[in-house]
Amino acid sequence: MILQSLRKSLLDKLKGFPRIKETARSLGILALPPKHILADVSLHWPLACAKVAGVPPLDLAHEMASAFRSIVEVENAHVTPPGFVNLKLRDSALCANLMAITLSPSKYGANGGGAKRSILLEFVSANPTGPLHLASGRGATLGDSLARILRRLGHRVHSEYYVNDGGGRVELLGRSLQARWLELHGRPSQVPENGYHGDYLNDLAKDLPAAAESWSPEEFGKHAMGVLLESHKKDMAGFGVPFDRWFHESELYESKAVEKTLEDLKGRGMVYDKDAAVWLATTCAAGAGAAGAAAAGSEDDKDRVLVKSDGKPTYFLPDIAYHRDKYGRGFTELIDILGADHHGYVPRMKAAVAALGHDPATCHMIIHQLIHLFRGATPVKMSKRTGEFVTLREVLEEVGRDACRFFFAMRTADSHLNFDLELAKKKSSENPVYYCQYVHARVASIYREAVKTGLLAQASPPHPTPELLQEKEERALLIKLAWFPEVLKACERELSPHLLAAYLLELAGLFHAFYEQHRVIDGDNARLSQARLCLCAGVRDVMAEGLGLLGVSAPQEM
RNA sequence: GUCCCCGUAGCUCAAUGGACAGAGCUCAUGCCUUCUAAGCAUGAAAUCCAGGUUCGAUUCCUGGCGGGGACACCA
Repeated sequence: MILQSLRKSLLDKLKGFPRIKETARSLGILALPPKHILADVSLHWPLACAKVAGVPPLDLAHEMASAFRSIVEVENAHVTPPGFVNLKLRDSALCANLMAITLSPSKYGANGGGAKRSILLEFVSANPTGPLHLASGRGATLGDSLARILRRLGHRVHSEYYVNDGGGRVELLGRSLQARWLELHGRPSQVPENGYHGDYLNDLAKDLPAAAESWSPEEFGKHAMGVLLESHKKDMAGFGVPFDRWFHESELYESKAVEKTLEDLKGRGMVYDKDAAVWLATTCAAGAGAAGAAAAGSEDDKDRVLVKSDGKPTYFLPDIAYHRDKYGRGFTELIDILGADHHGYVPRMKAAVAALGHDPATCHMIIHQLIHLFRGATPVKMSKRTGEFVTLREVLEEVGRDACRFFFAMRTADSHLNFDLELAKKKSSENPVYYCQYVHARVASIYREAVKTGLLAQASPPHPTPELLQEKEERALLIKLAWFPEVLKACERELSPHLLAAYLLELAGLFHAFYEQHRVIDGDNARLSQARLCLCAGVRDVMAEGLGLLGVSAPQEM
């Protein structure tokens, strides 16, 4: 955690600089220097602060640099025009950091003193009306990796999958299945036009018991949902994505939470009647009779129906009840991970959260963009109506969990990603996950060799002599390892695991370069060998921890 | 028509408002009698257009152009 203590020391030194502290929002940000600069940590603080301080950036840089030189971790601080301060860290500090990693890898990067957040993270939440498709894999990857990272940073994170098992879907699904079942038994029937047309219903129909003869459409629907929900659970387990709870919409009806939510909103004056329906005032210019207006910054473009004119609630009311329930359980922040087709849902739900009296800023909505599927250069058309789509399970079976998760984790949620089935199936070096895993396997191999040659007694850890690590490839690795906790914090700030994936690739590149250049096990130099084994252990541990946070395995051999 | 996302190397993607824009794949040329060549080294190759804010813009703002998606008393 060398960079954390360095940051603290740097900021302490700035106390002697009037008018800077509160003005520069960049203060505290440490950066990697560009390639042509020989330094470990780069600061652009003087550039950012020069104006408010009323001092030319270069002068300010010199002042800061001289103040920073007395910091214990800092070997040297030099100024580069137009106003950067570049720090070189002491080898002893980097080595101490390495020792800390190998001593307890699982604690490295954990947030010691920071404020703890209490977060309910909801993701995937696909309707149990069909198999999970590939896009759900993206939401699952983002959500699960984020949960793991936030937990490691010390936050309380509870993960949930919301199951839409209420509303009119059950019966529609039931009528669709019933039609398939009748067809199967030679009786003419037609799947409803707006029903579910996928082949999976044929498979379901084949397995129905004889008693289905007397089933109502709703019974068909409940049966189908039960089977499909089990398949979702199986897929998520196979993808390495556990949930703390599968929250059923039906629970909200059973506990009367839906009614209570409506009463709550009515009591707050956020609801009005129009055209025989009940509406929620989600706009600032609230409709007739609504006393309250949604909080600023959370308004929708139109009001939304909560209870239809036929007396049945829309999907929206139980959704609000669900979010109310989350807050009611004591979580102070909600994160929802949603597909791109739900972007219109964001202002609506934020307005609802505000209508319930919560700060909409505590409800984070992450929208991930669609996946475009290809077979080679040919786009794969996916249509819900015809039921033609690629399932998550299909891709998992062909590509494997590790490659699939790493591939999804590498992208920001905002990117529209192209997924080439042909390429993903190749399982060759074209997939970057192997590049990272290979590091882990290589270190494991080195350790096997070290034991075999007697350099390392099986039971005893390597004797640490890391001050011998003076080669530039070694130093680069020490620095890279020091950045791991910073990367995790960046993932928290961005609510995205993709920075971690990028970091692991960079770490892997540095290790492979080191490996080619320097032999770890040298019979003529036991002390250096021990030191390098220690470095390898640090790389192995951080790689294993990082891959673990992404839900990717770290193999002993490949 | 309104709203959301994207536009960076031949391809797939990175880059908290900072320095000479990074990877991987592809292509070219080298490197295995020594800890795994799923690797390394060297080279070729990019910010859609036009304005604006800024000491500084791939990043922020406005307007184009191009691509994808959403706009129900469906969920």
